[in-house]
Amino acid sequence: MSRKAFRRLTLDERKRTLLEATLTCVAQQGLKGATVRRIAEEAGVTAGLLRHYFGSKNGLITSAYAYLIGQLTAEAETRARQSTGDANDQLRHFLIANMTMPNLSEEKVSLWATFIGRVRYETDFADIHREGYRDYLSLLEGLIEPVLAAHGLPRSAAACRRHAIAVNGLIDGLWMEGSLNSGLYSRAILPDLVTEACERLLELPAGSLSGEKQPT
Amino acid sequence: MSRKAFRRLTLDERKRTLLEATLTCVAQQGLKGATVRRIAEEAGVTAGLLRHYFGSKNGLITSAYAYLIGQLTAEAETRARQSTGDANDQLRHFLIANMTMPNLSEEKVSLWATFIGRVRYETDFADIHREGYRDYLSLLEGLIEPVLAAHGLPRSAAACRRHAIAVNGLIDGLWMEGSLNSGLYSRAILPDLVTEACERLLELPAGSLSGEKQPT
DNA sequence: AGTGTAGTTATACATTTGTATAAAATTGTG
DNA sequence: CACAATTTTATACAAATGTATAACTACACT
Repeated sequence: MSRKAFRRLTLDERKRTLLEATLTCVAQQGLKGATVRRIAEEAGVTAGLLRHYFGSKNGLITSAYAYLIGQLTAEAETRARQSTGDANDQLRHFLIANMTMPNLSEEKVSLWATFIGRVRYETDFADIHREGYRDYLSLLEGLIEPVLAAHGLPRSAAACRRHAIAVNGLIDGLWMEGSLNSGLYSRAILPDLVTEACERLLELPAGSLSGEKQPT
Repeated sequence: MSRKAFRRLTLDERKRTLLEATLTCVAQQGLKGATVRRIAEEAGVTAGLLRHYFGSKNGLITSAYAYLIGQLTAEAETRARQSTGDANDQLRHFLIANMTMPNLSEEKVSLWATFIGRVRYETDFADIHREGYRDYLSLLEGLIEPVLAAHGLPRSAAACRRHAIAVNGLIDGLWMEGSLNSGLYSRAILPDLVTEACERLLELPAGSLSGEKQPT
């Protein structure tokens, strides 16, 4: 009996492989199904490697959570910045990024919820959550402020913050229910729904965000 | 060595005891910490009873999820109906019920998130989620419609539905982030924030929901 | 008070899990 | 091509977990 043949990977490659295998497993069967053995199998390695790279299973899971949050925020931020348009356009793309794939996915929301469930009683998770939320809120605030400016609306720091909190709530809630997709409505309505709702939250003229700025 | 003394309870009493012990355990350490032994200890019984009443651990966890959702919706509905005021007042109380204790609690959100994480891959959980979401949405729709009517706003079935989806998203998102309370802002701002945001979402005159209708 | 019933306890058991450690194989370097 | 470094595998092990089942006991009813 010979040993299993293997290939060495760089530290970053290997870590990413393991993190993605972890997320795959958690998404499929929750934390309960994410055993070191199953994750290792998913990654095509043996169980010992997980400890080698992440110290313990907990270390791996924690890193996977941070990895996921990073992905979600980066995707939304990238889509906003990719937009070459004005402030309205950037905010619109940010909103839509959260209401379409890849962010709007049952898998992503399941992962996110599973991890959120641990924020309360595990310090590591609480730290990652707090930091991720803070980053996301700042990002959103930074997108909202120039939109208010463009429409000549009040834009004190306090006002921007309140708006960001509300809009973030709207995004989170729609993202969640939309991703889980209870079948009560089609996901396809979400991009328009969120932009229109955001216009009203910020008291922008109708069509500022949802208008036909990008004809077919 | 004598056996442990015990008291017989009615079926409903015992079930409720076990369900609440389950939620307590899940809230404290997540599903991982909610072992049959720990739950039994929390409930002051021995492990065998759980299977006796719920068939299996999975049956118990599933029932606990349904129990939680029922609690959350019932609390909000009760607070809305308790309000003796007009339609605006009822909607306001509904909103506020979700932004104050007992619904706005880290424990409740943690439980909810933990369970939501299983909706994707477990049929039982998906069913409970879908049904709970549908009920909640109908409830909200039923509160929104008369408010729109009172203000002479369009209130087609489609419009009410869209508004309910958006407002529900807002509530869910704020409820979550507010309960987890990252320390970025005080929970105390949420009742006003949600009512004002809802006014704008529904395009009501400012103060319709948040106004000083109930002087000290 | 006696008696049956089913609510409740107590114990056993196979399986799974995370961790630890030693052995082996891959790869870059001289 | 040999050697060293360290990535990766393979095996062992104690602890914990869900389930199954038999024994006991509280309580209602006669």
